[in-house]
Formats: sequence, C-alpha cells, structure tokens
Amino acid sequence: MSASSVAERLHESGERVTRQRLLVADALEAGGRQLTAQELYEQLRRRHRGFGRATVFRALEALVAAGVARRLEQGGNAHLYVACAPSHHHHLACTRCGRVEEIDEGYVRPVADRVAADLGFRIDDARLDFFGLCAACAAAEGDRSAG
Amino acid sequence: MSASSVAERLHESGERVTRQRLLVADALEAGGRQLTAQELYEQLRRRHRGFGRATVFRALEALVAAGVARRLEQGGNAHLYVACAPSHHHHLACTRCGRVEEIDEGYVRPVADRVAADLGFRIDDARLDFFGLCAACAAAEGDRSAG
DNA sequence: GTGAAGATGAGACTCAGTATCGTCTTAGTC
DNA sequence: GACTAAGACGATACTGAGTCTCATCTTCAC
Repeated sequence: MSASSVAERLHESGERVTRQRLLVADALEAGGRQLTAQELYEQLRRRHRGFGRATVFRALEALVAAGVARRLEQGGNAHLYVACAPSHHHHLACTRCGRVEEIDEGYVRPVADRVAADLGFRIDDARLDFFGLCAACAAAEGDRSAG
Repeated sequence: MSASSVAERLHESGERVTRQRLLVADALEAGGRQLTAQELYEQLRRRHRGFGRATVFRALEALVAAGVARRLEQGGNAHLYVACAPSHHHHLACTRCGRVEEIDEGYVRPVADRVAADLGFRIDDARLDFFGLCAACAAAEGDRSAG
C-alpha cells in the first residue's frame, strides 16, 4: 500500500490527509503485523520528535474510517491495529505447542448465513476460535497413545 | 443454572466455592444478557454492602475458568460477560439490546470438521461468537432506515 | 476443630483511550 | 500565491477498566 494510495483513500472518505496520518499508516504497514497504538506511538516518537500520543489514536481512527487499517478486538486490554487486513481473524490454537493459525473467513461465512437465516439475526461480526492439536502435535500424540 | 450446579462446576475445576462467586454467577444469570464487570459490581454492591470491585473481577475469572461464564471480546473498552450452560460455547449477541442467544453445537460441527480435514488439526473445543442485531432490533433498524 | 491455602475488601496503581485547549496545517476559494 | 475556516496537531489532564498489594477472613482437606 503506497503512501499515495493511503492519501487517496483518506481523501475519498472525507478525511484530511496529514503528515502524521501518513506516518502512522506507514509504520503500521512496515510493521507487517498487528500493532497496538502504544507500539506505534513509541516507534513514531523515536523517529519523529514531538509526535503526540493522542495523535496516534486520532490517526488510527481516521485510517480505520478510511478502510486503510482495521481494529481487532482481541485478547488483552489494548486493541490491535493492522494495515488494511481484508478478512476477519479466526484462530486455530494448538493447546500443546501454542501455535496459532488463522482460519479463512470462507469457513465461517456459511455458518453465519445459516444462523442468520434460521434465527433472524443480522450478523455484523464473527469470532471463531478452535482449540486442539496441530497436525504435528496430533501425530506425536497418536504415536504416544499407540505405542 | 442452579446455584448448586455452579458450585459443582467450580469444585470440579478446582476453584473454591465462595459466597461471592455464587452471587456473581447468580447476578450474571439473572441479567440474562451480556454484562460488564462494572454493571455486576454496581448491582451486587447495591444488594450486598461491602462487595469488592476486585472481587467481581476475580470471581468472573474463576467462573470463566469453571466454564460457568464466558468473556466476550467485543465492542468498547470493557469486556462483556455472559452466563453459559456447560455444553454451549457459542453465542449470538445483539449489539443493540444486549440479548444473548446460544447457538446449537450442530451449526459449528461442520466447520470444525472441514477445518480439521483441510488443515490437519484435531479440534477438541470450539468457541464461536456472532455479533449483530437480533430479529427484533434488525426489524426496528430496517423501519428506521426505510422511513 | 485445625491449619494452610486461597479468597476477600479496600484502595492504590497501571495503562489504554478520550477530552480539552491553544496553536498550526490543510484545502477550498479567490 | 494569499486568505480563511474547519479541522488536526501536541501537550497534558482526565476517565475508567482491570490488576496488585496487604491485612484479614473463609474454605476445605485432614
């Protein structure tokens, strides 16, 4: 995602294009992973003296409104932000080795549709977590119980 | 969910059975909807002088550990808690009126099977939460946007 | 009943996020 | 390019959820 495209998308959603917002978008994308507002603030503050904490929160709000970033309601107390993640995050967590894999939205959509149709709910957001053993741990477990 | 069953489930998961934990479980179930720790605290405080705020957080933690309550990661800054039956891990929460319905395991099983088959995971437990508008609220919303 | 482990209540503390305020920047208009 | 109003900025105070500490009390295995 280029800076110009961020600028365009901000402009298209009626958000002002400011140096700070572009810097936050840059840092978010450069991170290449989920980041908290605090992490972004510390990073930006290191490179740009006088970068405000409130500015990071306001910039993130604007970026989310413009669809440039997404806010994930997940774990802990702090929200996680991610650059332009198109899909939701569903997880497959191995209770043995702790590995976490992400599940594609495609798996969840049919259930959501069925539930919506059957119960009359209008579903806006979904959160799906599976817990169990990953392929490697399942194999190891199988060996052990077999042997 | 009777108080005795809450006590049993606490005991089974190695959690102590205390008056406060049972009161929190009661209040949560009586609420019949998603509640924040703060709401529970205020409610319990009104009925039981000297009920501690930290106690509510600790009790909720114990209840979640015992499978008596579930913590929903959604919306605002505060977590939402909801009373839940032992066999049900899936919820449909209305973000407008706060009502929570439980989703039958049958909806989730096919997805779990597909994920297990596709990714080689052995799935032991699944948590599915949907957020949106219940039938009544969706209808009200429709009326408003239409009129 | 006893004692140790663990829970409680009070309240201080941490930390994410918001509000406020005076100043500065953006962007539309000329 | 200059003007101007709306809105963003940085600093910082504030709010509120959740945690930690500590002295005291309760639970529960024996």
